[in-house]
Amino acid sequence: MSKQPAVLTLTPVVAEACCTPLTSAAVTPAAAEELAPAFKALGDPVRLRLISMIASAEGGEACVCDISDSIDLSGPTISHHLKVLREAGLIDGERRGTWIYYRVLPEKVTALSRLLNLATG
Amino acid sequence: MSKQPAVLTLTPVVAEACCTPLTSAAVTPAAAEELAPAFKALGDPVRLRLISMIASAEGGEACVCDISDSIDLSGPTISHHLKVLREAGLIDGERRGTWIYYRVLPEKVTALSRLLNLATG
DNA sequence: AGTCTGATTTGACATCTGTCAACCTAGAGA
DNA sequence: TCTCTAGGTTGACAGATGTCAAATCAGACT
Repeated sequence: MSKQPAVLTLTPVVAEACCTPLTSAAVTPAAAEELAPAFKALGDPVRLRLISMIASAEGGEACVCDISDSIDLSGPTISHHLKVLREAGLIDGERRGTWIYYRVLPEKVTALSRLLNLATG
Repeated sequence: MSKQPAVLTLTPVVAEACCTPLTSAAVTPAAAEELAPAFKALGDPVRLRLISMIASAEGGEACVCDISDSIDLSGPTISHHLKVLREAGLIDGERRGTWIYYRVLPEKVTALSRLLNLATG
């Protein structure tokens, strides 16, 4: 698709193009490809609650057993959502004895936050 | 699901549960339901580039014609992604003459950013 | 060994999503 | 009016996603 509303049709200078060239791509395609999955992982109400519960839990970590108690979904479903968050680099899990504890990985979260602040100016 | 790692077996009080009750739900189910769609909208590389281009454009707004030039996708597809961002409350479009200009709605973006900062502590 | 419990994996299903071709709508201009 | 262009809408399709039941895995305890 072109712009330039027929520059030079009969009139010499038909004024400006419709907008700026957008050359200053703040987010490169590569960066978008890397960060979008993390936003996508947060794009589910259940996962948003999960990461919130983990972050706000005492000691910054929570075990699956209590998460399961607080969310009315089947075990496999919760496990699936935790996996999505894990593969997005947002949380990490560690087994200690009988239970598995999850905690938030702040690096990825702050990376997302920085990108949002960039969009607000 | 119960906890109680059998600390002090044979003793009457079986000591602590496996973790904290998670009563301090930082993000309510209702809030999660409201904000998740916005994260979901950002969870696509194309849309991440779109909102970045709009935010970084001169004057904080960009018309579709230049966006189309910068992204190698069909017109309908770009229109679809802009609609998703619009319905998520992240951007807004306004027609001025021939072209339609989009700009970022900072309220929603900052709301997301606040939630992320909450997760990092 | 055997068993019990916490958590993940697998398989299946309905629903949702990204993409494009074809068509439609809204202004601008002659 | 008629035409041209910028965008959006519709319809269709392959692929991804959320959910659960059933099976499996990993420790702890006997």
